Amino acid sequence: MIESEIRILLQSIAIQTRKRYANQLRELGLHIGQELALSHLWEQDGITQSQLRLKMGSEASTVSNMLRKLEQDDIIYRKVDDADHRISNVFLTSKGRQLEGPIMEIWKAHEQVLLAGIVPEELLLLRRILQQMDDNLL
Amino acid sequence: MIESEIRILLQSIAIQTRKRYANQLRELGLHIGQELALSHLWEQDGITQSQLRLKMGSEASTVSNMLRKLEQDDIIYRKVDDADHRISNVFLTSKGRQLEGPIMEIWKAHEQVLLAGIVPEELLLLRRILQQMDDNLL
DNA sequence: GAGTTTTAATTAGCATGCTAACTAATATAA
DNA sequence: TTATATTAGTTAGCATGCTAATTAAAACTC
Repeated sequence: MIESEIRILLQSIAIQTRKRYANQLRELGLHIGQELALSHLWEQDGITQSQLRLKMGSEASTVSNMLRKLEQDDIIYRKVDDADHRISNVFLTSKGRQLEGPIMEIWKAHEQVLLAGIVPEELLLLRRILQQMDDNLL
Repeated sequence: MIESEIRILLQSIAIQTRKRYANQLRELGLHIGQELALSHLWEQDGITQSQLRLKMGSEASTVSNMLRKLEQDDIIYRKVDDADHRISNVFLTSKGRQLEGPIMEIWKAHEQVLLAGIVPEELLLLRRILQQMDDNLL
């Protein structure tokens, strides 16, 4: 069944990708998953934990724990909102901002490895199909 | 950049897929990742832990811990090799064998959701491209 | 205004998954 | 044969990521 083969290939790609990321992020002193949180903070610094959790597609507790580690490592800091004391806003430290370049390098290098030998027309079609699949899962 | 968009879409699909699996596997009393181990055991019951670890693409410790849980839950059991006492062979219990149907159902249902609206010619091309990507990561 | 509900975030507990360090058994080499 | 190296698997320690239960603050409802 071609559908099963596609499912299995996607799974394999996800596992391999995760491993490569983990190895490369370790050299930056980061753990897998943290780069996703950071990417949203580069996009929008000072976001709330709730907004971050929605963007990451993670649970509140996951974000809470991850931010605690990132805070310990001086990569982010949190500031309780003056008007609403339930809310924490998350900010990058300078150390956190400096990680943007290296992480983007990891992503770029990964894209080049992953997509080697795939011609531009195929990339366009691939993007369209993946977009459809992503929409299907919502 | 189309390459980045593809990377991000793949990441999103992987995260959503993982979540869906996790929710459905929980109803079977399983944790995410365990279904991968079981799938290799359906394929070849009595495999060694080392062989299983290679098929899964995981570390020895990961497999060791996972099998301990699966053994506690009476889904698999292990038998030390008579000739080489370092080696453990892994076997499915009847409970483990009975999980094959339900897990395949989960996969099939997932394939239908994931690939809805994608025509057969696109599936063929998609498989070819994913195969290329998977090879690229080895 | 007092009581209830909702929202934001944390904590506890668990399993995956990793690395590093270890034990035990087998294989190899001197 | 004895010493060394390799192989198989386990354990400890850590972070992600989840659910369930909890705390605290704000928003509603009567």
